[in-house]
Amino acid sequence: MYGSAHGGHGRQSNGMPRAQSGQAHGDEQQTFDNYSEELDEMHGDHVDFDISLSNRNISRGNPTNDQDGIGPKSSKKRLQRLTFQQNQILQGEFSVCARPDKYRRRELSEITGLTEQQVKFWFQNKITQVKSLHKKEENYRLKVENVMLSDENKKLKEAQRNMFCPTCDPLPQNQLSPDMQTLKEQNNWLKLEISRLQAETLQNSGQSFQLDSSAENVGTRQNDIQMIAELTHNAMDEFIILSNSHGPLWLPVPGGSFEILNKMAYATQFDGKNSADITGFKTEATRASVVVMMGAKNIMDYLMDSECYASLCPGILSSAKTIKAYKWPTNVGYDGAMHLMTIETVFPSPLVPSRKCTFVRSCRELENGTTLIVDVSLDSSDGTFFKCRKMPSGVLIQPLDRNSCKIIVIEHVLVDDTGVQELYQPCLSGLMFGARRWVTSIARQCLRLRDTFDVITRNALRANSKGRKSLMKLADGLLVSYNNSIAGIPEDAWTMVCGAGTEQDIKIAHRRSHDRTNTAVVSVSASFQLPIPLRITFDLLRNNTLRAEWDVLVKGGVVREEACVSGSIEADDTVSILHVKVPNTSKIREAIMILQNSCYDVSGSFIVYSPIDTQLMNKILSPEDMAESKISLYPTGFSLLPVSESAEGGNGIALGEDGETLVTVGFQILLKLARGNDLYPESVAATIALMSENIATIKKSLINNQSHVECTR
DNA sequence: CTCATTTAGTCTTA
DNA sequence: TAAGACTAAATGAG
Repeated sequence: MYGSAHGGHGRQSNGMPRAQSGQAHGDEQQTFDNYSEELDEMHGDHVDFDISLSNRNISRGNPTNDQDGIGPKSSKKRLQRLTFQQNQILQGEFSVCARPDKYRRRELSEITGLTEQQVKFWFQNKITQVKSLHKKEENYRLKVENVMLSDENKKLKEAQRNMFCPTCDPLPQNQLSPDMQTLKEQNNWLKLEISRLQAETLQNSGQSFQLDSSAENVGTRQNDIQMIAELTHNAMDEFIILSNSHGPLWLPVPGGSFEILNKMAYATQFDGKNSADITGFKTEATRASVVVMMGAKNIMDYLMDSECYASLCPGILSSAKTIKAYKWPTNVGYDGAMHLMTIETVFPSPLVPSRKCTFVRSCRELENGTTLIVDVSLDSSDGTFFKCRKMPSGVLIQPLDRNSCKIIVIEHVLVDDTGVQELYQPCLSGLMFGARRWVTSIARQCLRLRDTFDVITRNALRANSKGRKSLMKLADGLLVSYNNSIAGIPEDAWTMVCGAGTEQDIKIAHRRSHDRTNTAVVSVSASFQLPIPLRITFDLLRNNTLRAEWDVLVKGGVVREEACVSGSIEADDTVSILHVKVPNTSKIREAIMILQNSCYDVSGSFIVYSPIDTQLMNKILSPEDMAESKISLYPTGFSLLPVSESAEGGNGIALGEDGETLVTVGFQILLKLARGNDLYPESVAATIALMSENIATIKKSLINNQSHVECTR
């Protein structure tokens, strides 16, 4: 790739191109525009670029050490910063091979114009750098694990203390605690039953609650509120039991880092409550937990405000609204708050319909500082008003220290998922809309909101924290917009053109463009299964070298990562800016940048991106532009779900490391509108062709390169 | 040669 | 502007 740039001379060997340092610094402040110029130069005369490079640098002059090529025993240690190109080339080699031999190093020194020694140093330093990054990451991981364990330890100790008094109760060792546990749970359940019965009598005695309570007198409203309070109270109790239970109520999913409700155990324990017998409804119940580096109060604020709530989970929620607040939070805290909310959850696949759900969200603070946020759908008199009902679900927030806490999410819903493609059925049992997905989303946003990322800037991209924030916002907006255009399409906004909902079917929907007349924004999406594990698929799609093979935006060009903002070094969760340079195209400076937001998790991974032109990007990153103009992007992306290899395999949830992947591709284009609100049939046909072609290319490219990435990783 | 450790110039940030 | 992070470059042990 880069090797071809080198002509045939490289005799300069030692010392000669030492001249670059001063210039490299001067450039640090440059914008992307400047960089593209630099690149132009580089590719422009690719025959002798190394000469031109050194010439250029020399001609710009370097006052300090032009002439003392080799023997700098001078007082100051010369420290030559490598130029961007040099770094690029070395970096490129490093990704292929971390330890090039002598001969390869010589080649590299010729290509880059660096000394062989410098090349050697570079690789040496790079290796140690990578090592220390890994160490750092491991440290962080251990720290979190430590926090979790000590927390659990504390809890167990407490439980032990409460369970029996060793002086008056010299009981045989292990016999006791499980008994106590069950007794306790039974006790709880009885309490719960009492309040349920109370609620029932209340309900029977009077009015049943109506969602659109348009004209009710004060008395009714009082009763309603009382009834809702009862309901949420019960839900709280159930939630507490479910979240605390280490017993048989939850079955861990091996490697999936979440648990599935044991329906049998649940039925026995909550016998009266189990309303899963509503025909046509399926139960989905999962639990997952995580430690996040954010204060409990802060998280509460996000969860209790519907707008913030939506922004906390941009990949799941397409909308969240508070319809009504029965009880406002006091200024002391959220304890006792009670809101009627409605949300729509989506998974970005054309084959998965979105879910709308209405429920009461209430909040309670326990004595030990733990906060509960519990959601439960109201019983409707006629049984079904939505396809999705929340059984007692919610979030438990347990503060660990000033700015970290442990959260446990339980998502327990009854859902009517008729009409969901068979392909997805296995994923429905807790992945696509399960607790694990909520948890990762919350953790991710917490990390991002704290603005303590490792910002790996491959060049002198200057984005201060304000710019970074707006970048993050934009990246999340991208995800939301992607999700909404592909799933959760409100029928009134989009017109479906085709897509009956079968595998390999391409779905097309369109809506009128806001900014342009006679133009439609067309959303095209399709899903297919790929015989590659989730983890590898994800890595392949993010591989910048491979990208030229399948991405229309790149098409034979070179992709370079300008900046990468991520929560961890391993970068499973990143927002990055890519720069595309297409060599030898017309002189028009195609300064395309790609903003990309990606995240890996077993419960669903995504890679969403959109081209942005350079000027706009600079505007976003420069904070003085307070206009905060709403930028409309048309995102392209992939959403990935794991599929277990053996479909029959019992519970068969794949864990990402093996098995296969369900890929959904989606993109948006602008098309001319025909008369009225329709698209031209030709353009529809062309779009379908384009999509099928795309899919074929992607499949081919990924499958061909599968092994390659597997061994380099 | 590799690896850990040190040195010192440069950049970032508060 | 000083502390701390980064990163070329150097050195010495095994």
